Amino acid sequence: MPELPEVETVKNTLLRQIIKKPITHVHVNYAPMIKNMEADEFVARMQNNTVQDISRRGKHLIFHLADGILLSHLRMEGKYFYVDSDVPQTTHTHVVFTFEDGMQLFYEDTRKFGTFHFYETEAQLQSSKSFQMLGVEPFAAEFTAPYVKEKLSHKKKPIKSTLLDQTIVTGLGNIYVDEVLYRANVHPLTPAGQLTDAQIEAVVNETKNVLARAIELKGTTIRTFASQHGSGTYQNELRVHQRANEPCATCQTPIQKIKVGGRGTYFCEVCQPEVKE
DNA sequence: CAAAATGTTGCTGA
DNA sequence: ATCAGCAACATTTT
Repeated sequence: MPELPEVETVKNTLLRQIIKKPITHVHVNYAPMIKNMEADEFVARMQNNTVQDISRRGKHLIFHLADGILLSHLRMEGKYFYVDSDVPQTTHTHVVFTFEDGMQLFYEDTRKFGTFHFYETEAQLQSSKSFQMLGVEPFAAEFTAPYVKEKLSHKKKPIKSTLLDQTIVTGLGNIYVDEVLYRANVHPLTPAGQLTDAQIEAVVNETKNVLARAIELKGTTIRTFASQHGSGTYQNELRVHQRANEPCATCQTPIQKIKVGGRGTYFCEVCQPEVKE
């Protein structure tokens, strides 16, 4: 489920479901998922606590508790399900939060890549390893062409890999980065430092456009069953992702699939021409 | 059966 | 030191 629009959608759904409801019990079925403490300490910290607010930073979900902060990353397949007390767990239910009224919040994750961190303070969260390297939020005022230009200068790795690494702007993943580069007419293999000013401007604008539209549609649902969270409809507006051999919406040329930084990458060789020195 | 799948991270060698 | 490339994490699906 998880690029920025899906995480934003999950956040909005959970805000309606679990805010200010006392957590009476917590079960961790897969301990390695708790990254910065033992599972039983995590349980102790979470039990008899309450989620006061939920925010998002990049693809991270931040649960602001009455006492402490819970950081949750869905990675590839993490999902939350808020269910009645009689709903049974599945083989992929790894963490269970039970509320005072018996309702339960299941964290499910078939590949078990998701992570949980508990922090006592906002300062600890901000100084955490994975938080420090994060670039700006795509909807923040600081996300401008001059900022991106400065960050890209002298970088030699492909623009696609650069946008995926979260250090310049946070929230793009493998689907949306392909869609952004297509709309910005930038070849995914272009060395990051070689984008023209106009291309940088286009990447910044299309990042905002694509992510805003995807949030509006509550994210993209592909390859998974409809779930109560993040079952959005942006898949209907994808122009290149998973459309190998289908005609480009602009020029009818068949969409290409290549590999960039180990990730499946879709683009139109005509609309996104390769740069030459 | 091998490869790939909405992601990050830690290691390795330049 | 910095950076780029790649295996690793674990499971299901094509």
